[in-house]
Amino acid sequence: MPGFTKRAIRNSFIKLLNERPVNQITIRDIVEDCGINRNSFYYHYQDMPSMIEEIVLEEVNVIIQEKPAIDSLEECLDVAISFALENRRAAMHLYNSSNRDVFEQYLWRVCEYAVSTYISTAFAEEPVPEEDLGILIRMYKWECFGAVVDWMRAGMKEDIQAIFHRICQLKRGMLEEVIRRSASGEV
Amino acid sequence: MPGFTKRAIRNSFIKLLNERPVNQITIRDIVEDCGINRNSFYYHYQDMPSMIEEIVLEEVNVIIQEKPAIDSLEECLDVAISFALENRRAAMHLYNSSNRDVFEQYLWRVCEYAVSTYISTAFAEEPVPEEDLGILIRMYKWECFGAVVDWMRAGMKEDIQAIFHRICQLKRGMLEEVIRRSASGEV
DNA sequence: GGGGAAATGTCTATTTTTTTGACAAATTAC
DNA sequence: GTAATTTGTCAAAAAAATAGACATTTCCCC
Repeated sequence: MPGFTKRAIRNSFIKLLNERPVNQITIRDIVEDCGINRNSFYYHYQDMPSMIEEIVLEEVNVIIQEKPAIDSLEECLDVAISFALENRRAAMHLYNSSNRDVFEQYLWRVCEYAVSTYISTAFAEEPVPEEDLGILIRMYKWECFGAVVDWMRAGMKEDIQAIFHRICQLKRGMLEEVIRRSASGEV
Repeated sequence: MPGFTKRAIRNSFIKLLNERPVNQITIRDIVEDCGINRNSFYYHYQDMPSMIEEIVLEEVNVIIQEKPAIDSLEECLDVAISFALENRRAAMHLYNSSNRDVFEQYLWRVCEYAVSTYISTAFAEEPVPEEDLGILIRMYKWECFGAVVDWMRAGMKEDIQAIFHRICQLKRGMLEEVIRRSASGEV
């Protein structure tokens, strides 16, 4: 069962990605960094691009497993951005490369998961119509995703946590409005 | 070349040793913690006791590789105690078990290495007679070793760093005395 | 733009490592 | 004192890692 070697490759890659851009990292570099045979790389991954895709998208599962429940709006955004926050440089190097699409794919999935999980549990007790729930989820997903993309585009210089906090305050007001309206039977 | 599985066993053991005493850790616990087959344990280690011995004494080599040169008295003591400081609970659990001898064996080797390295480089330029050097090394080894053992026996509650600092101050005075005497030709 | 070095992708064969499942003996718990 | 757990050992099979070679591509430098 041990995927130790594969994990070592993963760690080495992320480590190197924190040091320099993707196009300056060779398979040799990775293999030498974790002290394995070059062929062992090809045993686990097809090539560099598919390794990147697998590693990045795998992150979604890791995050989901670690966060089976999401209790607050803040957590939604925190979850969406956790990888980027932990590996700032790596995220930046990924985003500013030909792998941007993979990164956004990852981000999108995390946002989707986080928002759906949060909304469906948060409104489990509330008498909110199905259609409104769907609309809420769609809105949230885009807002989460967009907030992070904006932040990446701006070079991750802004205080993303502060922005999150403000977003959450605004959203809370909206939520209460939704509940209030559905409770009073308005359409 | 990857010793990933063996390393995983090592990490799991130290992790568990930080949680509870040795006699409450089974091979099963270790194997399950790092998600490998039980037989893989026996592939790498004979049994629990010899695993402990190997892991603990291996630490000496790790320390030596990380510290090829030792530049100060403080460093001697720091090196001697580095493992215990990083894994306080584990060290305590080891010391208060039937594996105390292994722990002391480890400690002794580290002290021996640290002191010898330090003394031989520190006095490379000084005109100190060979015999004095040998005596100094022997004295230091015991003082290093003893300081740590005393600390362990007292439950690691004292501020070991402060004690080290004081020891180093005292020793520095002695060193100057040795150099002064040998320089003036006294016996 | 050409030549050389380095990196890639692919292969086959071999070795090492890990797993599976089973067993008797020892230990622990109740 | 017996039942359950853990231990140590084994042989066979599967999986993972290494070695070495090769053609191809990419990259760099002149």
